Amino acid sequence: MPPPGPRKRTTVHDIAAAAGVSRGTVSRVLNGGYVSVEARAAIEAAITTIGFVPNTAARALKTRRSQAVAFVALGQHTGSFADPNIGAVMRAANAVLSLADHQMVNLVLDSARDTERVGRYLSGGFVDGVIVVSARAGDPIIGVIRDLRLPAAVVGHPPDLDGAVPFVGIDNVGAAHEIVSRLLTTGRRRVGMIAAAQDRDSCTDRLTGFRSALGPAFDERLVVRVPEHDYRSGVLGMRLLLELEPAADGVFAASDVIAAGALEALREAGRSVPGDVGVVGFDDSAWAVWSQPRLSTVRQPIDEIGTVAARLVLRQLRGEPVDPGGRILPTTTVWRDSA
Amino acid sequence: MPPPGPRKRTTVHDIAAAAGVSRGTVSRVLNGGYVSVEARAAIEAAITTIGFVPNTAARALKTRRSQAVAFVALGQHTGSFADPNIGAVMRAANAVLSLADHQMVNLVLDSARDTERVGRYLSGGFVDGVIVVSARAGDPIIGVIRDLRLPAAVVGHPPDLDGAVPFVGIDNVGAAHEIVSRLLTTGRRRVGMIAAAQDRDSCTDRLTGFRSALGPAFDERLVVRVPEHDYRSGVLGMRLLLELEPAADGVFAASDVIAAGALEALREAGRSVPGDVGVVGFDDSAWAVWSQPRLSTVRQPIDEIGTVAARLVLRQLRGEPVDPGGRILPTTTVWRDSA
DNA sequence: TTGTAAGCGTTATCAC
DNA sequence: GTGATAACGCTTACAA
Repeated sequence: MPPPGPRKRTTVHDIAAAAGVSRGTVSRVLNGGYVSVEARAAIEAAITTIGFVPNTAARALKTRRSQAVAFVALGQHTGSFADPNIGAVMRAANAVLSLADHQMVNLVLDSARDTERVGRYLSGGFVDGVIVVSARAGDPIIGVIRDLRLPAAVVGHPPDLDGAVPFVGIDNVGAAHEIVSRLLTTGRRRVGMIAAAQDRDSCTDRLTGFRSALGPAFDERLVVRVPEHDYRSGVLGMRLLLELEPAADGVFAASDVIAAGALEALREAGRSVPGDVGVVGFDDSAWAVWSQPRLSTVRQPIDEIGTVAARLVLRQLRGEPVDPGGRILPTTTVWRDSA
Repeated sequence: MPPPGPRKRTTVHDIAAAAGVSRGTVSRVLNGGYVSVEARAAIEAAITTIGFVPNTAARALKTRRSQAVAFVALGQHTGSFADPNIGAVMRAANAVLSLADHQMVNLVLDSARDTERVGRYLSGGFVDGVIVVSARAGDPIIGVIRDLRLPAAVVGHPPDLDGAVPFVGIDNVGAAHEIVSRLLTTGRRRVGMIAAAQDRDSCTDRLTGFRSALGPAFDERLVVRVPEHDYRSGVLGMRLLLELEPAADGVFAASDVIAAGALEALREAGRSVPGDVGVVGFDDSAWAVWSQPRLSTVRQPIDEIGTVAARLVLRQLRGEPVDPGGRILPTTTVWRDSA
């Protein structure tokens, strides 16, 4: 058992000495350049004998490439990373980055202190690019990225991006419009909405789509606002809606988890779904198929969103030009049993 | 609007030139050493005029300190980061690290390719330490950490740690034993268990506690195994258990989410809870209070686990000695309505 | 093919 | 107090 304390790191220098060659040659076998068979053999022998772990940080300093991309999920102290949508985007992005041999590093942003430190981290040369998820209007991190000219991609589209950063997302307005219209074709007369997390552009957009689908029938009083996307909020939101309008016969929930909660509240209230009340959700998450009845909802191409975001960053890293505008990916309305 | 392409970075060198001082002096104002008021003024003026973002990667190379700590959540392609427990540990750890001005970086480990790359990343000087969550026995990443002598802390306690890395966790055996014993005092005769994710030590330990609580009454056939900790698995597990033993009057679910699914299956089957069947869970997560009836369960000090893990790493970074053994944190049995 | 040497951007150790 | 100067560990022209 070797003695405690930080063991001296073996460097390219040491390997060179042990193999009787120059540091340059060692570096060449590490990266792949012209090198004789005997030199390569000697170096590889030295490496296995005395051990060697390259210092990628030093390499990054020299090459100005860290081969790392940050994935920043904004969202105040609540579970940003716990959000299944974000988790899925993350995994899809990682898959793409991984194939390109880039390390994805997730940064959590809980406090103002975090924001500042993450800003320094992003500008400090530890990452080559960044993917930002669920930013809100005016998020300072966007400013940092823009000033730094850091290759970036934003998931969603906070209104103040003004063409500086490419983004990828879905047409929340259109998707909401479509599913609510479809709900209306089932003959519903008094349709409400449970809206959540109004500080996110995605949710205000869904409200906009809801309003446009209803047209003149839109009634502001049937829009219930809840703070979070969670089951509990769905239950409470639906209870409130039933109190405001006992005759409600349709509900658009801002997400599936909210819709699942709404189903619970409807069950409590003794209303049948879809008999008395038609319910539609958003996301086509696991909730949609677990719920009883299964939810009619909007499917987001969540994997593709992550994939596209990652590709957008990689493309910039390769120096290829990217259109600074947005990629709007298509959604599909999935009709099941809840409406 | 400045021209496209990577703008030249301004360095300490540039600032020194602009302020008419040496680089050493600039470095001193950046880090806090003796420097005259006029020099400091000139430098700060230069910084605000021509702009300057320090390259922390270069600093890391020189100081051998990156001020970053990795948080690695193992767990094959499933939602590791989406697991609410892990998310909570992560946030608690981040809070502690943040206060110590360290950047926490989360690394996802989905594939073999990821494992190798993360190993390189950890050894490359990008992080000073690492927190590992939910490792399984024989996870190669543990070997990497040990060989590297990287300051580390493990959450949970994979059996092959052999005192090389400090860990923090709970007494899963004891906690399971206690809650199952309590369940038995309500007069249950045929008690089963829905066990999940058997490749994690935490879950095999819960099974061990279950077995010891039942003693001679333990019946291997009443242990149903499901692959994941999710609602669906709970539903399926309970259905299976009822099929195997229609007379079952008690269930220990390996986690609250499983228990919630079990409640659903019991409802389907027309069994009352806790009347016909007593149900207990584990974690005291949000599921426990949302469920109907609310779950009796085991509360893990999840925040403290994250806090302790972070402190363990920070202490090593400060060069203070840490006992390589484990910290076993106390759990509490929370008795509610489901049993 | 290989060695030499010049950095990458920073901090630390000296004298002055 | 401050300015040279030498690293940190690596890559990469350029020569040889």
